Amino acid sequence: MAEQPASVAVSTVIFGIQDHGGTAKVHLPLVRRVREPHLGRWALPGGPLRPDESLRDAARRNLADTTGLDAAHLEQLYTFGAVDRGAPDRVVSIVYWALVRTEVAATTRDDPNVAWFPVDALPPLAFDHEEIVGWAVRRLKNKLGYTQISHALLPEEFTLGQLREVHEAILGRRLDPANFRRRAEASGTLTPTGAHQAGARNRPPALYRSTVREELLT
Amino acid sequence: MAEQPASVAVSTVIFGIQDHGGTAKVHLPLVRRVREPHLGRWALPGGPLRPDESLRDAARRNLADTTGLDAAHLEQLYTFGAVDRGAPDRVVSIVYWALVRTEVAATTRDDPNVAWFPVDALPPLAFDHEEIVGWAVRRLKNKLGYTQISHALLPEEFTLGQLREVHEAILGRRLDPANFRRRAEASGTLTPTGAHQAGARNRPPALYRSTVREELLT
DNA sequence: GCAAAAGTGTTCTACCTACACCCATGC
DNA sequence: GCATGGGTGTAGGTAGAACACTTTTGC
Repeated sequence: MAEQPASVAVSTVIFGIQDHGGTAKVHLPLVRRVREPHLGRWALPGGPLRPDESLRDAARRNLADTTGLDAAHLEQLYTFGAVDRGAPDRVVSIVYWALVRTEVAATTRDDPNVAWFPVDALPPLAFDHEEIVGWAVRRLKNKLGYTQISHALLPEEFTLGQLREVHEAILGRRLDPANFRRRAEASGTLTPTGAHQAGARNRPPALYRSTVREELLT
Repeated sequence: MAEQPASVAVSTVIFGIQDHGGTAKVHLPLVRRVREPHLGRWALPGGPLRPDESLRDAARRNLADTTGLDAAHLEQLYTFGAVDRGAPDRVVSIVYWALVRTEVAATTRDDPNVAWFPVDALPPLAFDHEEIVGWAVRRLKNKLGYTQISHALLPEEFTLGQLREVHEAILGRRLDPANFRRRAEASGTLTPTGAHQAGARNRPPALYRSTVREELLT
């Protein structure tokens, strides 16, 4: 291994749905920096690439390390490598983005230096991480339109209302429930479990299970 | 700069249209390796990232270095960083893809270690470059559907017939000329120059100029 | 005239949008 | 009963696919 002009890091933008005053909102976990530069600022989970791990494994690792979570979807986003990205040495960051299920997101382990923020109200971030989050959000919105990626943000079983709420949270606008239902059913990726979710003061909605295979979400 | 577990390289998949037995075909330039490993094999143009250049500049540079060409479109493709990619040391490759205009592609400078090949008849490639070309081709096909990226493969002025040939070459199937014309015109990114291309033994087609701005092709 | 590609018109279908309306539950 | 979301039906608009047909050139 020779002396290099740049070091390699892997960071991950993690999305999860959380309740925020009665409505579902897209959130992401950030890590407070405990070292210079940008000490005390919030940053994306990440760190140097290890010699024996693939890029994807590195992303999964810093996801697990910082949040204790497992990803329902994990995919490379983009590589950021401008000459000056705010660190003293040159760093090339391969950024991944991940989706975690709400049931899982609720189990994040307690760490004062890790916190979830709504994407539309982030604190100032370290380095160029605001730009990176912007890319990730755009990608998420796009992919929502031509894949069933949204299923990865929900528990194993969910109602079409919940699925629609996820879409509304990501797109930032209300969707017609009737049309949304038809599109979802027509995708052929949902199986009704037969069960219904009781408890609410309305007609109990049917529960569905996703049959999308992760490999087909490219 | 510290000792690193991986070195950083930038490679570029360059696409151009060339005539191949009367019909337009997608071609790409390869470089014959003059060093081990994979000595003598064909490979994508690429090389180590320099400390003072951005990733994009590196891609543009190895495009110019190997072919003398200028890109009409240049965009990051993907980053390949598996632990063993066929080189003795670990290399993380940030791969770009580029489109060059046919008029420009014709001026490639003479170098016995550089040659253009049709994408559907490539020689065996070094490292994991076959997989990389596969990614690039898929991206090209996809982007054809929702952007005006194909304009970047043609000269400044072109006929709708030529544009259609480019699409047919990329998609590998014939397209209905009538429907293609309507779609192209409806895109609002073509201005007729007023001139027509004479010489063929048919009705002389109108010449168009693209008004797409490179920034909008994301 | 004939071949060949340019260019126009028409029809069919699929899908999306908007919106009216009924259904089943908790209170 | 009434409010609330679940779920169905239906009509209009738009875009693409298929294909018939006219136009303009070179030979």
